[in-house]
Amino acid sequence: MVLATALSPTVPTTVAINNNIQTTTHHHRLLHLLNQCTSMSHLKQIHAHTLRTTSTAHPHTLFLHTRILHFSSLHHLHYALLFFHTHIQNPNSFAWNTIIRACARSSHRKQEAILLYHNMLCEGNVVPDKHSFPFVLKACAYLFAISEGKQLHAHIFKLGLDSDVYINNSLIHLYGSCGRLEDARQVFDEMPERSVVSWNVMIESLVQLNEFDDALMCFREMQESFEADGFAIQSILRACAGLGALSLGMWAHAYVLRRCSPELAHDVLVNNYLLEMYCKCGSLESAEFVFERMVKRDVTTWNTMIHGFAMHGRVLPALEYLKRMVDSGGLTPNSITFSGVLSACRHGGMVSEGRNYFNLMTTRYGIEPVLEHYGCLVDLLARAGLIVEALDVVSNMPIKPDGVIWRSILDACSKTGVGMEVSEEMAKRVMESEEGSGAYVLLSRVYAVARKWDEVGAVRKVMVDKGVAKEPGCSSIEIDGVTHEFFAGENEMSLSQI
DNA sequence: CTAGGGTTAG
Repeated sequence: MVLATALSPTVPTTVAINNNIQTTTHHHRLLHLLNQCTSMSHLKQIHAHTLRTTSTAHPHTLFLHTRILHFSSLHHLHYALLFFHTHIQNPNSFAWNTIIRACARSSHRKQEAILLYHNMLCEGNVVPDKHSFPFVLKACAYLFAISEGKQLHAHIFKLGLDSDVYINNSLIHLYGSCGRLEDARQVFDEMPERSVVSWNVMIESLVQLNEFDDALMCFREMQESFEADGFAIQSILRACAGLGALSLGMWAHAYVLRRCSPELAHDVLVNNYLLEMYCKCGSLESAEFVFERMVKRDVTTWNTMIHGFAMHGRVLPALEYLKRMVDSGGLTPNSITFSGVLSACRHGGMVSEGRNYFNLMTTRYGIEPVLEHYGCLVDLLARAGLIVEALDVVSNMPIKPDGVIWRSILDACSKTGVGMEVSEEMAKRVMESEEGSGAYVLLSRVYAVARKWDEVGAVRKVMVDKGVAKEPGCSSIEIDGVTHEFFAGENEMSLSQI
């Protein structure tokens, strides 16, 4: 609104300032320079020149400043923020939106977008407009700032912007990424007008929260009014991967090849999702087929294949992919690559290879092992009966071991009959050192493995007395409206009704 | 000036 006034022809076009520059022409010249500006140093020159030769009273100056703000935010956000705070005296909503957008798009200053929105309200003379909200909501979605998001939603109602498609799409995205499916759904259901983005965000939200069936239902409904695009296809492929829905996945694949643009069919991201879908659905041949025809591959492409083959026990092909990846050059294996490689070794019981790859990862590639890597290595060693070496790894690792690691050692102990005393001792030590219920579960497991049922009972009693009955290591299932619990550490399957 | 991919590990 303010911007429209500033640019309207009723504004005098020949206001002269003391150095006799015809200012409107001057503003246009500066604007032209700005549009061609590519470097930060050039931008700083224009900035200095603008401050020297333009009057802040001139209605075009704010527009010019906002352009500087925009261009500098693309190169140097800190500079842009400084510029905003020191040189823009009375920002209009356009100027506010520009700086808020810059922060919302940056990787490290998202929270500043929300703060700036707050400042805009506090200044009191500017009202946020329909452009403001998508930016701030995006920042909220990233930060899981649901409480701020709710307040923004209230502001949106108050300002009568609740039928705007862009804003509603942003709201669905916010609620979806914060796990508030009911809220996302409500916005989606009640919005008066939907674009293809509305459907895509709703479907993506459902997929993210593992509501795969609902996602597919939503997708079918969408097709009554819109053509599926690349975004929708990606969500659908992930839903298929989650459900193991091979035939629908194949349909999506055919759709990509037949109905979408050639660029999309060659898109790395889309193809990576295709690989994942085929791998998760157990069709490794189709994954290979897609993989071999990909014109461009990234690290994720290779990782997906390595994991896919490892997951299905196809150990040698998985390791072969690593070799090909390294040989083809250009791409460096990362942490996830090695988690797949180690998991392949574990599946194949390849102890020395596993050790070698673990060393290769740390020494050659400088990758800091995380719990998953240690977990694979420990499990690999323990399964091979190398309990002492496995324990050695655990005691030397810089990360606190979790229940999964302990359990893999205990599993190995119970299967091989080795190291029973060690594990009992170890479980006791863990129990002494930490106050969680996990240690009790662990200890009762050790006793159960050792068939020392009296001790199992004693530990259970301590747990009940201390009120740690709701321990992890227990899963539940609802059958005919009745909840059943399965306790870890019991060899025979038992069903205890609660 | 506005909305949607942070894809891969268990």
